[in-house]
Amino acid sequence: MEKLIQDLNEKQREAVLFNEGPSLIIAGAGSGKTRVLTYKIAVLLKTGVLPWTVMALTFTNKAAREMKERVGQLVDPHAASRLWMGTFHSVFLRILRSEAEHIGFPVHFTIYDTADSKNLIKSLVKELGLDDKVYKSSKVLGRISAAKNDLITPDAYANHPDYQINDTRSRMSRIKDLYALYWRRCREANAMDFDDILLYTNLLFRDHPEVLLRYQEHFSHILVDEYQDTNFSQYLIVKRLAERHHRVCVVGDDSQSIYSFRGANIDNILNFKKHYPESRLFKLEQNYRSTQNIVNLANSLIAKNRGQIPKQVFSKNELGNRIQVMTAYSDLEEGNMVAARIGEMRLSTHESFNDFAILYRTNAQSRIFEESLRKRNLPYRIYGGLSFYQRKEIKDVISYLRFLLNPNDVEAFRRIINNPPRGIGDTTQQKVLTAMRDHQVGVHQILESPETYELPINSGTRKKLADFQELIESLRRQSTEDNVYELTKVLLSKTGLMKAEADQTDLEAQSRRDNLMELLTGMYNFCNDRLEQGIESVFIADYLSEVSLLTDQDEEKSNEGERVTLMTIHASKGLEFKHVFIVGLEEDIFPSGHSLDSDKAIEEERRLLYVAITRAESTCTISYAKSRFRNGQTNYSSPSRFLNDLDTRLLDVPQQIPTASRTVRANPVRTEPTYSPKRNLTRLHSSSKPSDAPSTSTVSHGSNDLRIGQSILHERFGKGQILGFDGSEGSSTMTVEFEHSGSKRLLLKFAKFTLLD
DNA sequence: AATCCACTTGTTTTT
DNA sequence: CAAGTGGATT
Repeated sequence: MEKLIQDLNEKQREAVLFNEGPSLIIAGAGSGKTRVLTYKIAVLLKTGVLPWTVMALTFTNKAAREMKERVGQLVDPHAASRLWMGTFHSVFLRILRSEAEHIGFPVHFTIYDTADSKNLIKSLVKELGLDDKVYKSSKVLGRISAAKNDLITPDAYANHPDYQINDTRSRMSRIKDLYALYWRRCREANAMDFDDILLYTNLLFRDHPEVLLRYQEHFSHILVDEYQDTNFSQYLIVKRLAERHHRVCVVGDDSQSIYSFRGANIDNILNFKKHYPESRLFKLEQNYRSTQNIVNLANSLIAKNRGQIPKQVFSKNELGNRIQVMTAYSDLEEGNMVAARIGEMRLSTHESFNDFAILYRTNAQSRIFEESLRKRNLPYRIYGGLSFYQRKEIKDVISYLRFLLNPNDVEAFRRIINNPPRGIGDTTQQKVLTAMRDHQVGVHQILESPETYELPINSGTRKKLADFQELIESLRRQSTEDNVYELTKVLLSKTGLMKAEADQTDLEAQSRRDNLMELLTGMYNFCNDRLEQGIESVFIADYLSEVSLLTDQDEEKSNEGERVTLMTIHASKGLEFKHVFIVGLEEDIFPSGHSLDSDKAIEEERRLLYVAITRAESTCTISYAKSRFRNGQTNYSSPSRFLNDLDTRLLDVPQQIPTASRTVRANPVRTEPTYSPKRNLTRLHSSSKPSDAPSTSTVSHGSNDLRIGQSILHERFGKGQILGFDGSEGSSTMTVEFEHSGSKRLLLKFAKFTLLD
């Protein structure tokens, strides 16, 4: 115990040792937050607190896993494994399953993921005869989600003037009906969405005091990580659970609250003292990660925000370099400058590529850096994009499993009923769904006896439905005997899912097959892990309840050599790199165009930049471009307002704009003013008339004349020869025969190519 | 049911 | 431009 805490500085130690009442630990960036949490848990366990009475809530599964690991190393792995440690969702899902009867759900209710929710909403919009251009599923789901995070049920929603006014103002006054219907359909399908997990936990605790009491007494200590990103629903769960013993410790940094767009409420952390008046406040202000210059730069930025918990983050590390600001003419040049810089730094320092990260505001910015790195043969890894479990082929398999376990899971049913194609089209599906609603029964009842519900179908269709039903039944029988791994192998062959992929030869089908194999491998490992814990049979339920809350973020590593990291700033939270490049510091990108009309949103963008800067240990480089190709056209961009927030004494801004090698597009927006500025102007205003009528043998393009038979080099398709021209006014095209990609028609005003002769 | 074409859209993302 | 969608076509 003594030995344990001597690894900590004084502030950390105080925070770790106080466990008698509520406490808020403000952990500045790089101040050893995770360390404090793990040591706190370790100390609790060492002082005899039973591990299963400690609840530790994190934001990602990965964070939970890592923390468990570290606690295990500090004390005893077995004890660590018995902690209630996990995300809000996984911990309370576990509780909800064991209390399912109290909220009127069967034990094996389904978790609808965002795609399921959106699909359901799409069909509801249609059902109510609403315009899907107005009632976009993502918008509607967003509203419903926000309501749920504020614990507003459909009834309350319809009666709440704020929501009604808001919906009316945005011309979506029927959201209340959609919400009510969505709620009902989820219940009928025995399904919960992500927000429901928290909402029903609150309802459970609200309506069943005896249950709440049981958990209040069970959990002696509650710890919450990343408290600045909790929402109201989460706040209230913690509040209720801690009501008896008051031993709640939350850790966070209000300067790093960046998830308000999905309901996080920074006020939870700002008002902690109000919520828990007897609470103690600890501040971890020494940053161990970054140089003084980086910390001070971040401080100068965040000082521009209002309403923060006062703190003085400082570093005793070396002063370090000043922060370099790079100005590029274009987005392409920005890519080249960053790639070149990484190449140089790597050569002079011999550091690993793993030490470099390029952080951007939006995923769309990644492409250019990808290309510039590839051009220089610098290895990189991009994070983000579709998660493994959201890929179509994977979701299909999971949907089968879901339907086997929960025969009322309508969204899973809709996914699998005609996949692979078995001749049960939209019409039949609609009939089944209608009958289901008319008779108030589950999907499976209709399938079991279509006659009973007078399905208006012919004998052919009836046969197809019966075959499907039989397939499901046989798999369902098997699912009670075999473990998921064995079951899924059978499932893949019996359903024909594997065959459907095997029949195709293209690259994408190959990758789908690989993914399916990877899924099987994952299941195999899952079963094996359980076996090692002495659990012999691993059924669908065990697997699904784990997987339904898993995301790519949790997978990590795949240590295939060292690589430069490319990711969004959001994804970089909690990570650190020796050298960080923050790119695209331009108005309308960073801050994002969607935040320009609100001070609160701008402040969140500023916090986002704060997070980005504080990822850096040794050097931090900021860049922006003066023009950028976006949404099909090139636009001028102006430097981000945040550049003015930064302490200029810490910045290294080059006097003259550097002239690194520049890639020129076929339709350059800005070239050296030495040649033909007139052309650039006409291009820019894109009102230039195509000087030739269709089907001529030459066409002017920029300053160049294109002619039939000419060789070009296209950015993507490579070398090719022009076969002819077509189209007119603003949409002239040319047909090009490429050496490797066959013949293509390219829109002249967009095509990126250079002339070869 | 599959393919093609016209058309829209274009944050951040965990669970 | 690129990805995704919805409708029409075959």
